[in-house]
Amino acid sequence: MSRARRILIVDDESAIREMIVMALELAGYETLEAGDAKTAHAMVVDEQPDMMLLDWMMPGTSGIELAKRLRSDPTTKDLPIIMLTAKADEDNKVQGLEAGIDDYITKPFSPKELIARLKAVLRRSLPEEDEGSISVGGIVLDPVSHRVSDAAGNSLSLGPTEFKLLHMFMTHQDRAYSRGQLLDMVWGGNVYVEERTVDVHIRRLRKALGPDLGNLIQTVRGTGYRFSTKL
Amino acid sequence: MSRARRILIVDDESAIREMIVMALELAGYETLEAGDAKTAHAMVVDEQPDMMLLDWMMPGTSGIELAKRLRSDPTTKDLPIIMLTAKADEDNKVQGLEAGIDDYITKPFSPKELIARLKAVLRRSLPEEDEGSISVGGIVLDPVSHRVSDAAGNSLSLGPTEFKLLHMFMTHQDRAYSRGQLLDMVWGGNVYVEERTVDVHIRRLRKALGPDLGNLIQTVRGTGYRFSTKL
DNA sequence: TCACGATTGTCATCTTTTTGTCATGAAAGC
DNA sequence: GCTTTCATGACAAAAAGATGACAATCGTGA
Repeated sequence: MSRARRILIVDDESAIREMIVMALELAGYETLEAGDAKTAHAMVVDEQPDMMLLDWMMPGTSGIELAKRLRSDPTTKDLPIIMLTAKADEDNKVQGLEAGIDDYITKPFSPKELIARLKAVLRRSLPEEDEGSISVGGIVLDPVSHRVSDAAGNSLSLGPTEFKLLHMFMTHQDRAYSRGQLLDMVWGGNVYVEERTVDVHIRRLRKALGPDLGNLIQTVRGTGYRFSTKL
Repeated sequence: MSRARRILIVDDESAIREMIVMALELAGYETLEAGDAKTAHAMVVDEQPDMMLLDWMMPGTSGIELAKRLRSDPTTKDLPIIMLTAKADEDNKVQGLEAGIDDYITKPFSPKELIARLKAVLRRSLPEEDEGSISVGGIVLDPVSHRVSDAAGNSLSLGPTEFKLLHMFMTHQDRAYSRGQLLDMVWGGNVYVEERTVDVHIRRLRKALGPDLGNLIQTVRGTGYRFSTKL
């Protein structure tokens, strides 16, 4: 196992922090706490946590403001952030997207949900640490440069979603996933998208890969899809 | 596909229940209804639904109270619960955390959102059969990649039903099953299918396995079929 | 800020598989 | 030699995917 992840919890209400701390430590994470944006910022720099749970509404510098600042600094811009919002608010969501928030959790939330999303976000962001490009069955995907090319070196062009989908597949080979699972893993847990939409993206990905490489993405009837070099 | 999930809807307002029932049945779920906590509790025990949609505010025993009770009983503690709340309330939040609710939906909500969350919760809570691959008498079946191959590694192609049938057989060897039992175990208990249909699928499975491996599936005259390496 | 091309999520439609039933031909039991 | 019980091949309906088209968004650069 890898070392325990350190999570920074930023909320002005200490009661809420306590609650979250308890839940996270129970789940095997290490925690850090900050009651205001300034302290939080300092902690991010000093302690370099693996991710941050950030309350939206805080006295002084708001959560969204802090997020923007962190994003603008190259040193801290890759820190995954999950926002804690009091309610699903469209405007905030838009702002959050602009600030590059990784996920939202609407209060009230259950510890289970929190852990689940946290894991999902960490899973999606950690791969950035292993800079090495992945190469499978004639496809070379480089997470760092965000490029994909075939064995001959020809660069392939795919949209953001297709890239994420392929990346997910290449790091989870020989395993059948349902459309729902793919939505969770690629789209993220808080978006409500039609399951059939997955089909369309699979098609786009296959198309982009070409008739040859496209075969690596296999349809598993009645179940979903699978990425494999076999067969 | 797997059998339909049974959802228990608990709300004191029958109008709301009707609405939810309609939405869920349209989405292919089976529904159960209860108008109060007591009835709901009995239903959970008797009918063993796959998940529960629980209204927060109810006369008598409140939803949150019911949730706590269910959580405290080992028999029912794993039942996924989605809370229906009229609004995000601070006190409720704390209580909800303690009760280990799986998700919340704030009224009013769209059927689409309801279905999406429901699916997500079911997906996360249902025991994913992530067993290792099973290997018997020269057949290798891997539930994870959803593949079947022979001893030489040649992958065999079978349809969803044949896959499930074989999986069932490989995990229950040396035992004769009647057509009715097979229908229950593979097709699911609530579908009306002619018993003779089993014969056809047995034949398809034997055919897919080839003349050699096909012998593992033996006919037990007057009774049904059996999977065995012996004889 | 506006316009234009790229990206996305949905649909409606077209294909391909899979399924459930039959009718009929073999086997087995008596 | 009959009667049951299975095995098979053929089909048509149903289900699950693959595709092409489209409108709504997003992102970017002018």
